[in-house]
Amino acid sequence: MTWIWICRTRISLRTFRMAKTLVVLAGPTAVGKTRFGIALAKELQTEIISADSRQIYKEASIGTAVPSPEELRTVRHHFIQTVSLEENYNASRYEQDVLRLLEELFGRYDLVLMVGGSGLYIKAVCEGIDDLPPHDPALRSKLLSRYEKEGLQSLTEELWRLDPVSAGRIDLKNHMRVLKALEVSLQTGKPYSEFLSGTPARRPFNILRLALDMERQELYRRINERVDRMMKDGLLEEVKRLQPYARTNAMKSVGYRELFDYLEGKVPLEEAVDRIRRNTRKFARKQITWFRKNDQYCWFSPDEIREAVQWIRESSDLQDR
RNA sequence: GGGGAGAUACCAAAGUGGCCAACUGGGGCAGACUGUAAAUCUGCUGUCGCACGACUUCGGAGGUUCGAAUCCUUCUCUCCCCA
Repeated sequence: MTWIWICRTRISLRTFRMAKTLVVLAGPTAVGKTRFGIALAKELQTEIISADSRQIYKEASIGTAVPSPEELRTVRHHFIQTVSLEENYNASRYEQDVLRLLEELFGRYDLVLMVGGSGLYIKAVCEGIDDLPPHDPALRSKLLSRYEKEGLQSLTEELWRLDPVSAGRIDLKNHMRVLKALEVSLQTGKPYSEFLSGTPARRPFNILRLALDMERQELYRRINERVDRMMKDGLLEEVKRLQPYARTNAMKSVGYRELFDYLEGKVPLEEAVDRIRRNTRKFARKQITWFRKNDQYCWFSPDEIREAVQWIRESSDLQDR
Protein backbone atom coordinates (compact mmCIF):
# COMPACT_ATOMS: atom_id res chain seq x y z
CA MET A 1 0.00 0.00 0.00
CA THR A 2 2.98 2.28 -0.46
CA TRP A 3 1.40 3.87 -3.48
CA ILE A 4 -1.33 5.32 -1.33
CA TRP A 5 1.20 6.94 0.95
CA ILE A 6 3.21 8.44 -1.80
CA CYS A 7 0.07 9.88 -3.29
CA ARG A 8 -1.28 11.20 0.00
CA THR A 9 1.90 12.88 1.03
CA ARG A 10 2.33 14.64 -2.24
CA ILE A 11 -1.14 16.07 -2.33
CA SER A 12 -1.58 16.89 1.31
CA LEU A 13 1.58 18.95 1.24
CA ARG A 14 -0.11 21.23 -1.20
CA THR A 15 -1.88 24.19 0.28
CA PHE A 16 -5.21 25.16 -1.15
CA ARG A 17 -6.13 28.78 -0.71
CA MET A 18 -9.36 28.88 -2.61
CA ALA A 19 -12.49 28.96 -0.60
CA LYS A 20 -14.72 26.64 -2.58
CA THR A 21 -13.86 23.05 -3.15
CA LEU A 22 -15.47 20.28 -5.12
CA VAL A 23 -14.53 16.96 -3.59
CA VAL A 24 -14.78 14.13 -6.07
CA LEU A 25 -15.23 10.59 -4.84
CA ALA A 26 -14.75 8.02 -7.60
CA GLY A 27 -14.08 4.31 -7.87
CA PRO A 28 -15.33 1.10 -9.45
CA THR A 29 -18.87 -0.14 -9.17
CA ALA A 30 -19.77 -2.01 -5.98
CA VAL A 31 -16.72 -0.78 -4.10
CA GLY A 32 -18.90 1.09 -1.61
CA LYS A 33 -18.96 4.66 -2.90
CA THR A 34 -22.53 5.34 -1.81
CA ARG A 35 -21.95 4.43 1.81
CA PHE A 36 -18.58 6.15 1.91
CA GLY A 37 -19.95 9.25 0.23
CA ILE A 38 -22.83 9.56 2.65
CA ALA A 39 -20.48 9.23 5.58
CA LEU A 40 -18.26 11.92 4.13
CA ALA A 41 -21.17 14.23 3.39
CA LYS A 42 -22.46 13.88 6.91
CA GLU A 43 -19.07 14.52 8.36
CA LEU A 44 -18.44 17.52 6.12
CA GLN A 45 -22.05 18.69 6.38
CA THR A 46 -22.69 19.07 2.71
CA GLU A 47 -24.71 17.63 -0.17
CA ILE A 48 -23.94 15.04 -2.80
CA ILE A 49 -23.88 15.43 -6.55
CA SER A 50 -24.20 12.04 -8.16
CA ALA A 51 -21.81 11.47 -11.06
CA ASP A 52 -23.47 8.38 -12.39
CA SER A 53 -24.61 8.20 -15.98
CA ARG A 54 -27.21 5.53 -15.18
CA GLN A 55 -28.59 6.46 -11.79
CA ILE A 56 -29.68 9.69 -13.38
CA TYR A 57 -32.56 7.94 -15.16
CA LYS A 58 -35.95 8.11 -13.53
CA GLU A 59 -37.34 4.81 -14.72
CA ALA A 60 -34.59 2.54 -13.41
CA SER A 61 -33.53 1.86 -9.87
CA ILE A 62 -32.66 -1.75 -9.08
CA GLY A 63 -30.21 -2.37 -11.90
CA THR A 64 -28.56 1.00 -11.50
CA ALA A 65 -28.16 0.52 -7.75
CA VAL A 66 -29.44 3.94 -6.79
CA PRO A 67 -29.08 4.80 -3.10
CA SER A 68 -31.94 3.57 -0.93
CA PRO A 69 -34.73 5.93 0.17
CA GLU A 70 -33.23 5.95 3.66
CA GLU A 71 -29.83 6.89 2.29
CA LEU A 72 -31.39 9.60 0.18
CA ARG A 73 -33.11 10.94 3.26
CA THR A 74 -29.88 11.14 5.22
CA VAL A 75 -28.05 13.39 2.79
CA ARG A 76 -29.44 15.49 -0.01
CA HIS A 77 -28.54 14.00 -3.40
CA HIS A 78 -28.65 15.62 -6.81
CA PHE A 79 -28.95 14.00 -10.23
CA ILE A 80 -30.45 10.79 -8.93
CA GLN A 81 -33.34 9.71 -11.14
CA THR A 82 -33.95 13.13 -12.60
CA VAL A 83 -34.11 12.58 -16.36
CA SER A 84 -36.13 10.23 -18.51
CA LEU A 85 -34.76 7.34 -20.50
CA GLU A 86 -36.30 8.94 -23.54
CA GLU A 87 -34.13 12.00 -23.20
CA ASN A 88 -30.82 12.19 -24.92
CA TYR A 89 -28.66 12.90 -21.94
CA ASN A 90 -24.88 13.11 -22.18
CA ALA A 91 -21.71 14.31 -20.54
CA SER A 92 -21.99 17.80 -21.95
CA ARG A 93 -25.47 18.34 -20.57
CA TYR A 94 -24.32 16.94 -17.29
CA GLU A 95 -21.44 19.41 -17.20
CA GLN A 96 -23.77 22.35 -17.70
CA ASP A 97 -26.35 21.10 -15.23
CA VAL A 98 -23.72 20.50 -12.57
CA LEU A 99 -22.00 23.84 -13.05
CA ARG A 100 -25.32 25.60 -12.70
CA LEU A 101 -26.12 23.69 -9.53
CA LEU A 102 -22.65 24.23 -8.10
CA GLU A 103 -23.08 27.96 -8.33
CA GLU A 104 -26.04 27.62 -6.05
CA LEU A 105 -24.50 25.07 -3.71
CA PHE A 106 -21.29 27.01 -3.25
CA GLY A 107 -23.45 29.84 -2.00
CA ARG A 108 -24.28 27.62 0.95
CA TYR A 109 -21.29 25.33 1.29
CA ASP A 110 -17.55 25.72 1.07
CA LEU A 111 -17.30 22.13 0.13
CA VAL A 112 -19.48 20.03 -2.13
CA LEU A 113 -19.16 16.32 -2.69
CA MET A 114 -19.45 14.64 -6.06
CA VAL A 115 -19.82 10.86 -5.93
CA GLY A 116 -19.89 8.47 -8.84
CA GLY A 117 -18.17 6.12 -11.21
CA SER A 118 -18.79 7.73 -14.58
CA GLY A 119 -15.34 8.90 -15.54
CA LEU A 120 -16.32 10.96 -18.52
CA TYR A 121 -19.03 12.79 -16.59
CA ILE A 122 -16.57 13.66 -13.85
CA LYS A 123 -14.06 14.76 -16.42
CA ALA A 124 -16.63 16.97 -18.10
CA VAL A 125 -17.26 18.77 -14.84
CA CYS A 126 -13.65 19.05 -13.76
CA GLU A 127 -11.95 19.75 -17.05
CA GLY A 128 -14.78 20.75 -19.33
CA ILE A 129 -16.02 19.32 -22.55
CA ASP A 130 -16.01 21.36 -25.74
CA ASP A 131 -19.24 22.60 -27.23
CA LEU A 132 -20.52 20.74 -30.22
CA PRO A 133 -23.50 21.45 -32.42
CA PRO A 134 -26.70 19.67 -31.35
CA HIS A 135 -26.74 15.99 -32.09
CA ASP A 136 -28.48 15.09 -35.34
CA PRO A 137 -30.16 11.69 -34.94
CA ALA A 138 -31.19 11.46 -38.58
CA LEU A 139 -27.64 11.95 -39.80
CA ARG A 140 -26.38 9.52 -37.21
CA SER A 141 -28.74 6.76 -38.26
CA LYS A 142 -27.86 7.39 -41.89
CA LEU A 143 -24.18 6.98 -41.09
CA LEU A 144 -24.91 3.97 -38.95
CA SER A 145 -26.66 2.12 -41.71
CA ARG A 146 -23.86 3.06 -44.05
CA TYR A 147 -21.42 1.58 -41.55
CA GLU A 148 -23.44 -1.62 -41.49
CA LYS A 149 -23.65 -1.84 -45.26
CA GLU A 150 -20.27 -0.58 -46.41
CA GLY A 151 -18.15 -1.26 -43.38
CA LEU A 152 -15.80 0.85 -41.35
CA GLN A 153 -13.30 1.32 -44.16
CA SER A 154 -15.66 3.47 -46.18
CA LEU A 155 -16.24 5.77 -43.21
CA THR A 156 -12.60 6.15 -42.28
CA GLU A 157 -11.73 6.99 -45.87
CA GLU A 158 -14.25 9.78 -45.86
CA LEU A 159 -13.01 11.00 -42.51
CA TRP A 160 -9.49 11.22 -43.91
CA ARG A 161 -10.87 13.49 -46.60
CA LEU A 162 -13.06 15.68 -44.38
CA ASP A 163 -10.97 15.81 -41.23
CA PRO A 164 -7.45 14.42 -41.54
CA VAL A 165 -6.55 15.78 -38.12
CA SER A 166 -9.20 13.69 -36.42
CA ALA A 167 -8.46 10.73 -38.63
CA GLY A 168 -4.88 10.86 -37.45
CA ARG A 169 -5.87 11.16 -33.81
CA ILE A 170 -8.89 8.95 -33.42
CA ASP A 171 -8.88 5.21 -32.92
CA LEU A 172 -9.93 4.27 -36.45
CA LYS A 173 -10.87 0.77 -35.40
CA ASN A 174 -13.52 2.17 -33.11
CA HIS A 175 -16.58 2.83 -35.22
CA MET A 176 -18.17 4.97 -32.47
CA ARG A 177 -15.35 7.46 -32.64
CA VAL A 178 -15.26 7.51 -36.41
CA LEU A 179 -19.02 7.91 -36.59
CA LYS A 180 -18.98 10.83 -34.18
CA ALA A 181 -16.19 12.69 -35.95
CA LEU A 182 -17.78 12.12 -39.31
CA GLU A 183 -21.20 13.11 -38.08
CA VAL A 184 -19.99 16.46 -36.76
CA SER A 185 -17.87 17.17 -39.79
CA LEU A 186 -20.71 16.44 -42.19
CA GLN A 187 -23.28 18.26 -40.15
CA THR A 188 -21.32 21.48 -39.78
CA GLY A 189 -19.13 21.44 -42.83
CA LYS A 190 -16.22 22.01 -40.47
CA PRO A 191 -13.75 19.37 -39.34
CA TYR A 192 -14.66 17.80 -36.01
CA SER A 193 -11.17 18.52 -34.74
CA GLU A 194 -11.81 22.26 -34.95
CA PHE A 195 -14.39 21.98 -32.22
CA LEU A 196 -11.90 20.55 -29.78
CA SER A 197 -9.90 23.09 -27.85
CA GLY A 198 -7.58 20.58 -26.25
CA THR A 199 -7.17 22.70 -23.14
CA PRO A 200 -8.84 21.96 -19.81
CA ALA A 201 -11.45 24.46 -18.70
CA ARG A 202 -10.75 26.79 -15.78
CA ARG A 203 -13.08 26.40 -12.87
CA PRO A 204 -13.84 29.01 -10.20
CA PHE A 205 -13.47 26.35 -7.54
CA ASN A 206 -10.86 23.99 -6.32
CA ILE A 207 -11.04 20.26 -7.02
CA LEU A 208 -9.97 17.48 -4.72
CA ARG A 209 -10.10 13.94 -5.97
CA LEU A 210 -10.25 10.74 -4.06
CA ALA A 211 -10.95 7.24 -5.26
CA LEU A 212 -11.85 3.97 -3.63
CA ASP A 213 -10.40 0.60 -4.41
CA MET A 214 -10.04 -2.74 -2.73
CA GLU A 215 -8.46 -6.10 -3.35
CA ARG A 216 -9.69 -7.41 -6.67
CA GLN A 217 -10.93 -10.70 -5.30
CA GLU A 218 -12.99 -8.95 -2.67
CA LEU A 219 -14.41 -6.53 -5.19
CA TYR A 220 -15.49 -9.43 -7.40
CA ARG A 221 -17.09 -11.11 -4.42
CA ARG A 222 -19.07 -7.97 -3.70
CA ILE A 223 -20.11 -7.70 -7.33
CA ASN A 224 -21.48 -11.26 -7.34
CA GLU A 225 -23.27 -10.58 -4.11
CA ARG A 226 -24.79 -7.42 -5.47
CA VAL A 227 -26.03 -9.11 -8.63
CA ASP A 228 -27.70 -11.80 -6.55
CA ARG A 229 -29.33 -9.16 -4.40
CA MET A 230 -30.57 -7.25 -7.43
CA MET A 231 -32.22 -10.41 -8.74
CA LYS A 232 -33.86 -11.01 -5.37
CA ASP A 233 -35.01 -7.41 -5.29
CA GLY A 234 -36.80 -7.85 -8.58
CA LEU A 235 -34.41 -6.80 -11.31
CA LEU A 236 -36.15 -9.08 -13.77
CA GLU A 237 -39.48 -7.36 -13.13
CA GLU A 238 -37.84 -3.97 -13.56
CA VAL A 239 -36.35 -5.05 -16.85
CA LYS A 240 -39.68 -6.40 -18.06
CA ARG A 241 -41.27 -3.10 -17.19
CA LEU A 242 -38.55 -1.24 -19.10
CA GLN A 243 -38.79 -3.38 -22.20
CA PRO A 244 -40.38 -0.52 -24.18
CA TYR A 245 -37.11 1.36 -23.69
CA ALA A 246 -34.92 -1.57 -24.65
CA ARG A 247 -33.40 0.28 -27.56
CA THR A 248 -32.40 3.43 -25.68
CA ASN A 249 -28.78 4.13 -24.89
CA ALA A 250 -29.11 3.70 -21.18
CA MET A 251 -30.70 0.29 -21.53
CA LYS A 252 -27.57 -1.06 -23.12
CA SER A 253 -26.15 -1.12 -19.62
CA VAL A 254 -24.92 -4.12 -17.76
CA GLY A 255 -27.82 -5.82 -16.03
CA TYR A 256 -30.38 -4.73 -18.56
CA ARG A 257 -29.09 -5.90 -21.93
CA GLU A 258 -28.39 -9.37 -20.60
CA LEU A 259 -31.91 -9.71 -19.24
CA PHE A 260 -33.42 -8.35 -22.43
CA ASP A 261 -31.59 -11.16 -24.17
CA TYR A 262 -33.17 -13.61 -21.77
CA LEU A 263 -36.63 -12.13 -22.29
CA GLU A 264 -36.17 -12.43 -26.02
CA GLY A 265 -35.31 -16.07 -25.57
CA LYS A 266 -31.70 -15.74 -26.66
CA VAL A 267 -30.16 -17.15 -23.48
CA PRO A 268 -31.37 -19.08 -20.43
CA LEU A 269 -31.86 -17.04 -17.28
CA GLU A 270 -28.95 -18.51 -15.36
CA GLU A 271 -26.62 -17.75 -18.26
CA ALA A 272 -27.92 -14.19 -18.47
CA VAL A 273 -27.33 -13.59 -14.78
CA ASP A 274 -23.88 -15.07 -15.09
CA ARG A 275 -23.13 -12.64 -17.89
CA ILE A 276 -24.26 -9.78 -15.71
CA ARG A 277 -21.69 -10.83 -13.14
CA ARG A 278 -18.89 -11.04 -15.70
CA ASN A 279 -19.80 -7.83 -17.47
CA THR A 280 -19.98 -6.00 -14.17
CA ARG A 281 -16.46 -7.21 -13.38
CA LYS A 282 -15.26 -5.92 -16.73
CA PHE A 283 -16.98 -2.64 -16.15
CA ALA A 284 -15.32 -2.28 -12.76
CA ARG A 285 -11.90 -2.96 -14.32
CA LYS A 286 -12.47 -0.30 -16.93
CA GLN A 287 -13.43 2.20 -14.29
CA ILE A 288 -10.28 1.45 -12.34
CA THR A 289 -8.20 1.91 -15.47
CA TRP A 290 -9.85 5.23 -16.17
CA PHE A 291 -9.30 6.67 -12.70
CA ARG A 292 -5.83 5.19 -12.38
CA LYS A 293 -4.53 7.11 -15.36
CA ASN A 294 -5.34 10.37 -13.61
CA ASP A 295 -2.62 10.80 -11.04
CA GLN A 296 -4.54 13.46 -9.15
CA TYR A 297 -6.59 10.81 -7.43
CA CYS A 298 -5.70 9.93 -3.90
CA TRP A 299 -6.71 6.34 -3.24
CA PHE A 300 -8.38 5.05 -0.12
CA SER A 301 -9.76 1.75 0.98
CA PRO A 302 -13.52 1.77 1.74
CA ASP A 303 -12.93 1.46 5.47
CA GLU A 304 -10.74 4.55 5.67
CA ILE A 305 -13.48 7.08 6.12
CA ARG A 306 -11.72 8.83 8.99
CA GLU A 307 -8.52 9.06 7.03
CA ALA A 308 -10.35 10.45 4.05
CA VAL A 309 -12.11 13.09 6.10
CA GLN A 310 -8.83 14.13 7.62
CA TRP A 311 -7.16 14.23 4.24
CA ILE A 312 -9.95 16.36 2.82
CA ARG A 313 -9.79 18.78 5.75
CA GLU A 314 -6.06 19.16 5.50
CA SER A 315 -6.02 19.45 1.77
CA SER A 316 -8.84 21.91 1.47
CA ASP A 317 -7.41 24.02 4.21
CA LEU A 318 -10.68 23.91 6.10
CA GLN A 319 -8.93 23.72 9.42
CA ASP A 320 -7.83 27.29 9.09
CA ARG A 321 -11.33 28.51 9.03
C1' G B 1 -20.44 -58.39 -18.67
C1' G B 2 -20.42 -56.77 -24.20
C1' G B 3 -19.91 -52.69 -27.86
C1' G B 4 -18.67 -47.65 -29.05
C1' A B 5 -16.68 -42.58 -28.18
C1' G B 6 -13.27 -39.60 -25.78
C1' A B 7 -9.18 -37.51 -22.48
C1' U B 8 -5.56 -30.78 -25.54
C1' A B 9 -3.31 -24.85 -21.81
C1' C B 10 -7.97 -21.47 -16.23
C1' C B 11 -12.75 -23.18 -19.06
C1' A B 12 -14.91 -24.56 -23.79
C1' A B 13 -13.00 -26.19 -28.28
C1' A B 14 -9.87 -26.94 -33.11
C1' G B 15 -5.62 -29.53 -34.62
C1' U B 16 -4.94 -35.86 -36.23
C1' G B 17 3.41 -37.00 -38.32
C1' G B 18 7.15 -31.53 -39.39
C1' C B 19 4.16 -24.84 -41.24
C1' C B 20 2.16 -26.27 -33.13
C1' A B 21 3.80 -23.13 -27.54
C1' A B 22 -0.56 -25.22 -30.29
C1' C B 23 -6.75 -21.92 -34.51
C1' U B 24 -10.95 -19.84 -32.14
C1' G B 25 -14.30 -18.29 -28.23
C1' G B 26 -14.89 -17.37 -23.06
C1' G B 27 -12.45 -15.96 -18.71
C1' G B 28 -8.32 -13.21 -16.73
C1' C B 29 -4.73 -9.12 -17.00
C1' A B 30 -3.31 -4.48 -19.09
C1' G B 31 -4.60 -0.27 -21.92
C1' A B 32 -7.30 3.73 -25.18
C1' C B 33 -11.27 6.99 -24.93
C1' U B 34 -14.19 15.17 -25.49
C1' G B 35 -21.63 13.62 -26.58
C1' U B 36 -24.20 5.87 -26.74
C1' A B 37 -19.03 6.31 -21.75
C1' A B 38 -22.46 0.63 -17.39
C1' A B 39 -21.17 2.40 -24.46
C1' U B 40 -17.20 1.48 -28.00
C1' C B 41 -12.23 -0.05 -29.20
C1' U B 42 -6.98 -2.24 -28.59
C1' G B 43 -2.95 -5.47 -26.74
C1' C B 44 -1.25 -9.63 -23.86
C1' U B 45 -2.41 -14.40 -21.76
C1' G B 46 2.90 -22.15 -20.82
C1' U B 47 7.62 -20.78 -17.98
C1' C B 48 12.16 -17.92 -17.88
C1' G B 49 14.62 -13.72 -19.99
C1' C B 50 9.81 -10.82 -21.51
C1' A B 51 13.50 -8.06 -28.22
C1' C B 52 16.17 -12.14 -30.33
C1' G B 53 16.11 -16.60 -27.64
C1' A B 54 16.06 -20.74 -24.14
C1' C B 55 13.25 -24.42 -21.59
C1' U B 56 8.94 -27.59 -20.27
C1' U B 57 3.64 -28.92 -22.51
C1' C B 58 -1.51 -31.70 -25.45
C1' G B 59 -4.49 -38.05 -19.27
C1' G B 60 0.10 -41.70 -17.24
C1' A B 61 4.08 -45.00 -18.85
C1' G B 62 6.65 -47.16 -22.77
C1' G B 63 7.59 -47.62 -28.21
C1' U B 64 8.00 -46.40 -33.77
C1' U B 65 10.31 -42.14 -36.45
C1' C B 66 15.46 -37.72 -38.47
C1' G B 67 10.92 -35.58 -36.19
C1' A B 68 4.58 -36.94 -32.58
C1' A B 69 -0.61 -33.40 -29.52
C1' U B 70 -1.02 -36.28 -34.04
C1' C B 71 1.07 -43.52 -35.35
C1' C B 72 1.62 -48.31 -32.08
C1' U B 73 1.36 -50.91 -27.09
C1' U B 74 -0.33 -50.65 -22.33
C1' C B 75 -2.43 -48.43 -17.96
C1' U B 76 -5.90 -44.89 -15.62
C1' C B 77 -10.25 -42.09 -15.99
C1' U B 78 -14.89 -40.08 -18.39
C1' C B 79 -19.20 -40.51 -21.43
C1' C B 80 -22.83 -43.21 -24.54
C1' C B 81 -25.37 -47.74 -26.14
C1' C B 82 -26.66 -52.99 -25.30
C1' A B 83 -27.13 -56.46 -21.37
